[in-house]
Amino acid sequence: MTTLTGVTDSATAKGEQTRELILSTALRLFREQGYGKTTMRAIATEAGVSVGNAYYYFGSKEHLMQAYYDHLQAQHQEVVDTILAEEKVFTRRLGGVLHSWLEVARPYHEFAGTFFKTAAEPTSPLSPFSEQSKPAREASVAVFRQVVDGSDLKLPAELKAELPELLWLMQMGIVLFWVHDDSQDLRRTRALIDRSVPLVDRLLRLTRIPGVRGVVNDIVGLVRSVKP
Amino acid sequence: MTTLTGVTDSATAKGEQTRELILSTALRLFREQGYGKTTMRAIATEAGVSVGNAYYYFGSKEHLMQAYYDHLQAQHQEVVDTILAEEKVFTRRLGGVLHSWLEVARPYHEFAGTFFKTAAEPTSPLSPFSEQSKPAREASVAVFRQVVDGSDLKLPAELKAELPELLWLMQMGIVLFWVHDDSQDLRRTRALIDRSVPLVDRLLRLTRIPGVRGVVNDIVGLVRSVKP
DNA sequence: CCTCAATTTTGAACATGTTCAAGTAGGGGC
DNA sequence: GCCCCTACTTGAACATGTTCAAAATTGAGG
Repeated sequence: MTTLTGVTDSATAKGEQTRELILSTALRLFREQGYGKTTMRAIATEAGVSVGNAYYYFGSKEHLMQAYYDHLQAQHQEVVDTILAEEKVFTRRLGGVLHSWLEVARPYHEFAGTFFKTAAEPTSPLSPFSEQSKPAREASVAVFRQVVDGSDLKLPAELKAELPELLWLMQMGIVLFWVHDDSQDLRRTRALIDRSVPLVDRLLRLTRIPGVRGVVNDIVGLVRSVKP
Repeated sequence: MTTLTGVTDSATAKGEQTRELILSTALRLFREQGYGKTTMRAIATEAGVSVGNAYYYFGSKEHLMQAYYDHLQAQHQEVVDTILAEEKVFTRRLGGVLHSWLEVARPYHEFAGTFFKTAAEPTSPLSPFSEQSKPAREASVAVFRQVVDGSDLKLPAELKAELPELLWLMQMGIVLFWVHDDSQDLRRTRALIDRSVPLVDRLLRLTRIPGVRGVVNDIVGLVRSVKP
């Protein structure tokens, strides 16, 4: 563990280690028995620390969840980099990114509902719209900017600038669907992606039709006005 | 309180009364101090019953919330009936329905987040997608079927049949926005509605353009395949 | 090695949603 | 009038997230 400030390095090293221990224990228990059935006491015991100590590093049980989400996103980013390096066709890039998210998140599908539950609360720092999760959100949007920018897609600049945010919203919708999807092997979510992606592609091509252009501009304007 | 079965009438009358008492007390406290700060003990005490008794009528604190939601929806339905009786223009019907929902739900805006929190959980019976809330959901979709059917809108039958469900989804989106909206007097949500409604109208008119027709059919097909 | 302040750790105490075994009330059948 | 059954009511006990004052540890400076 190397940091920029050599002074605090060793000072934080111990704490950092404990933090990691608690976090990994929590994630394991979440996966093994679900979020609801995992108690803070169990996490602490299993990690060999006191309950209070867990709260020293994580303000709440939800914060442990947040940490998991960061972890998941980092993993996804890695996979995405590999995919996007090799593929230039827009639909395949988008489909690849969405499907790979499913892959990465699969082990957590069972208790993902709980994550969404907390995420939906506007006052929660975990809300994807909150100020605190802005970095995570922007990283997520950035993935879709990668998708768009490196692709063969030809679009008016205005739309192209707004598109990543729209695709992010699309993914939010897919995740919402995924959370509720209890079909075998997530077949339904996969089908949703496979049907949505070409649809998005066709929608984007429609913007060339003159009558459509105006509506698209309105949509872009609406999204833009709604953002801050 | 008159019921169809005279025999059980007086038998249930007492319980029904207690139930109402607990419910109204809970809603009042929710409004006065928010959902989170209202304890089951406080509800019970204020209603003059024991904690256990509250649980006899409502399986959980969330069920009290569910009851509130039903209440809100019934209120909205009333207002909607008035509006739709007088207005035939599609955009005004849709706008009226959406704005009146804001009006009805206003007193609960502060703690609505908590409702959404529980609603987002897929395993929760309160989830708008759950089997248990099917009646409530269908009632909600029915409102939008009213909006469409009684309007001056001219559409292909296929789209017209699917439209209420799509408008319901649109409202879900608006409610999600509303939950996170802390602007003065809900200005931002109002603006969202005022910009979205004409946009929807224009989108629907676009379906007359031949090149657009195919995409619309695909969208309808996607929505249909995703529903069950 | 000693001191001291900051960091880390502890576990008991607290708040609150929920459960449950036990009690009460009332009415129908005899 | 008594019994019994169902519906209802109770409050103490429980489970679990969270807090906090106090104790332990650490590392830098002397």
